[in-house]
Amino acid sequence: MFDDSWEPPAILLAVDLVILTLRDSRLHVLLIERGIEPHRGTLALPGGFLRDANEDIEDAARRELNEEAGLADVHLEPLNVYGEPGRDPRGRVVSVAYLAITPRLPEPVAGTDAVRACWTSVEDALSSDAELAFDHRRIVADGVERARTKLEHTALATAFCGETFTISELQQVYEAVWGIQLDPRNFYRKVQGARGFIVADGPLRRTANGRPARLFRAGPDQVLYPPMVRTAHVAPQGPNGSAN
Amino acid sequence: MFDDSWEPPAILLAVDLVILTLRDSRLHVLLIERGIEPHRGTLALPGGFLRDANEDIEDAARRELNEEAGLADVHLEPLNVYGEPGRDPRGRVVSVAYLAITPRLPEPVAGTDAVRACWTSVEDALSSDAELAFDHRRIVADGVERARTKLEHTALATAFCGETFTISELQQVYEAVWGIQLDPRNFYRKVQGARGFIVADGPLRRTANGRPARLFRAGPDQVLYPPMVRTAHVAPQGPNGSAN
DNA sequence: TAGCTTCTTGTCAGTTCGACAGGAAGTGCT
DNA sequence: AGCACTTCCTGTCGAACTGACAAGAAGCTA
Repeated sequence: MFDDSWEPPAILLAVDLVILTLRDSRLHVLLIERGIEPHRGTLALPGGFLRDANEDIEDAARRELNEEAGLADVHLEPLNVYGEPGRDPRGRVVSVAYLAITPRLPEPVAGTDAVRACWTSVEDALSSDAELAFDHRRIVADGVERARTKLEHTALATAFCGETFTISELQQVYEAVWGIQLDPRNFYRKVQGARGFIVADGPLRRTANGRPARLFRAGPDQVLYPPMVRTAHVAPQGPNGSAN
Repeated sequence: MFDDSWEPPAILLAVDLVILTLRDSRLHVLLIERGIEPHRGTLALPGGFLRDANEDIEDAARRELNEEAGLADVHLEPLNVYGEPGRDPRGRVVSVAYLAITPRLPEPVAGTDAVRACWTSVEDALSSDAELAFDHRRIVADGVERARTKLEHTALATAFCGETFTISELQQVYEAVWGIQLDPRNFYRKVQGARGFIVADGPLRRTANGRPARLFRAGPDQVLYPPMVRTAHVAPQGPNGSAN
């Protein structure tokens, strides 16, 4: 495999976080303004290096989640690895990106360590005039794409909601992440028909305007059957190429 | 983020390959018998360290694919990262696992560098009495699970076939990976109904026994619509808990 | 009580799905 | 050739599901 004199190269390991949430019925990602030099002043994903050689990678991700965003107990899953040789001027940095999903939060993220943390709509973050540090633009795009497809066949949507939620709140998640509009009546049927997706949570109620809605909580199953198929069902506005 | 005197820890980066193929109508994974010390003599996934600090991770994966399995031009996609602190006695080794899919090959893999490379049925590799080095058992399980779910909504199945294939060959892929049996007539309808999945490749023919089959090749689309939903449709043998 | 809002239950026609029958097109044997 | 056998492929039928839409239920405000 390799001769005895050869030593494998050492690299630096970082974690980056794509933290998604819903604000104002639109999908947002948390970005911070970098306070240190490579790309100082530009927007980037929260993240950082492994603290020491014994820290577990997912633990590091949760630590950064807490330090930089003040978050705990959120859905967290590995997204991908980004290790292209030239991506970081400090050396060979390999970054493990995680996807985190959180319910809508009280406000602009408290207790953060970073210079400035702000929720940015995904649309803005990915628009061509926004500048993101390193290859973070691609990481954001990958994270959003992951969320989009996982919504179809897993119960990931519930991670965007609080512990209990109404069906129309859940519908807003699908509409925001997919960028389309759905019929509330058919959505009801579908969501309730997927076994183990959501379970009723007491006949409680809520909201202030119309008829009170029933509350649900996440069900036991993660994989949805039948899946929530996303038919090209474009919103009221103009043509919107149903690209692959 | 961190004070100036602090230095991020260096780690060793490896790649591991879960190479799947179909042999004898069953899903197989390529394992090698380790020739060097940590876990010498036990079965493990092909893989190795990054060659130098400038090698791209995916390039390293393709290099190992070639060196250890004699393969090139196969489907290759990132699977996950495995970096738990105690997983390798040599130090802090973080391994990037890739999932590779290849059509059935001429024979037991030629030109390999490893002591012994052998195709093992996934069933055997994951059975409790098989011993795999490091955390490779879990990596194999993750790879198989990834293949199973990607078969549902992507054209991944075509990666198991040669450049051209018949519909029943494609069906065998689904049956082997999912471990269930499907009705050929309904499978036809479904596969042909998924736009962009497969396209006819001349009215050619093949096989030696029954009526010649039409040949197809992979179509332009990777995402399947409608998806190939996997209904619990158990094979002729006994009860088989439809677990999640 | 009327009017507004939002939630929830239905209905209906078109489509898809799973189970199954039967014809089409090769090979090999007598 | 004729027949048995194999595999491929096209159809059919009732059940289940889907998307479009109507109408009732249940709260608030005026």
